[in-house]
Amino acid sequence: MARKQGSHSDITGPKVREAALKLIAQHGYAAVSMRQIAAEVGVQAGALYNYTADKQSLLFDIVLDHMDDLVDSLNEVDLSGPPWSALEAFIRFHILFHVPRVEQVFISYMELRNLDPDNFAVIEERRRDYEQVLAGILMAGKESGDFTISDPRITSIALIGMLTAIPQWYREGGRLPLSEIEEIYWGIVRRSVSA
Amino acid sequence: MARKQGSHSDITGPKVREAALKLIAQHGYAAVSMRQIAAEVGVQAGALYNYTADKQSLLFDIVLDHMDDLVDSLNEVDLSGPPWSALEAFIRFHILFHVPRVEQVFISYMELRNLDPDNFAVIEERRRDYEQVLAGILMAGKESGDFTISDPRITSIALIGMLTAIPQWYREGGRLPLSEIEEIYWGIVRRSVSA
DNA sequence: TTTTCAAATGAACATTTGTTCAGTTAATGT
DNA sequence: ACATTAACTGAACAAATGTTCATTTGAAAA
Repeated sequence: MARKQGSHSDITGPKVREAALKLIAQHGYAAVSMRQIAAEVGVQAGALYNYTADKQSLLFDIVLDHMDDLVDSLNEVDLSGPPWSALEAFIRFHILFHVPRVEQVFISYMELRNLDPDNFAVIEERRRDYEQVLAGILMAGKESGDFTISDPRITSIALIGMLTAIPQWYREGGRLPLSEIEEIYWGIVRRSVSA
Repeated sequence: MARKQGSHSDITGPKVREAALKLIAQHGYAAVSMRQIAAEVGVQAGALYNYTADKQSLLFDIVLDHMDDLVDSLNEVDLSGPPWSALEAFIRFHILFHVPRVEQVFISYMELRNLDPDNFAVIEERRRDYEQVLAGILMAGKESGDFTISDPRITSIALIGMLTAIPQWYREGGRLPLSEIEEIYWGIVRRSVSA
């Protein structure tokens, strides 16, 4: 049977993306089959190709959407203040953005090597841009004498690596509320660039 | 043809493990086939089963060897001193241990979900033990008043996450020598737990 | 030289893979 | 009531998967 009630493309389309997100985050891109995704949606495998060109596009779309979302959201953060307030704004934004997006974060960091070279290049560029926003803040703070930093580029990578790992262990309703986590991490970052 | 020269089991065995390490690190466990590994070794797929029970064992052995190596090596580090020297010893050890083991680190952190539940449990235990060594040092330093730390457990995870990401971007012959990286990271960690 | 046997081959197996497509279904526009 | 067509099915495809095993090879022991 087909088209049981209403026009389904508006419903099935998102469902496909959600199922792909969930299953790829859970088992990994290579370990998930199109038939598994279809089953999760409640449809036959062939129907997926009404919503994606191929399996690779499913992965690429997830990662690209995530990176675009990240960059767009960051653009709405006010980083124009002095180094200390810019750094604090960036760090708090980064944490709050990443925590509710466990699945996207997982995929965007673990499945990069399963992207076709062309697709990988696109993502890599986005990521470098994001890293350099933080590197820029650190650089400015170093030159103004506010921060104690040996190497802004490396410090940037180090801090992002630390922060991005949060959703890998944070669970809602765990020992500590998110606001507390935010404070703890901001404390670590603040001290790490203090004299 | 078989057994071209000399006894091969001593040669082919390690070769199989090396090929698996290289290829799984490069493409991921699920994306690598037994035939690819066999080709890398220079042998037919069937021959691999003289050296491994199945594909899963190949992955488990890599991760388990790595974790055992990590724990054994840590046991040879003197952490009996005061908090500051214990922390410094731990951090420097962690960096020096992980950097030359890019492939193992990659696999040990990205392929955990491809381990069978029983195998996963074994590895997870090893990892928690390791994390708690650092957490213990942080705890001691917090109680003695040496360190400024809100939450030793979270700080432990945060620092390890930061440090373990190093081999993902560090390349020999890059902009900075390893000794410099070591100093930069130690500086970050030292300040992050300072008043 | 002949025997032995570890080590590897290569074919076979049952599944599973991503993808295509002719055909079916039913909600919508007329 | 009818025609249209978006949405989906279900079968088919060649290729690839992990694994097994009877067979062959050739270096070493007798």
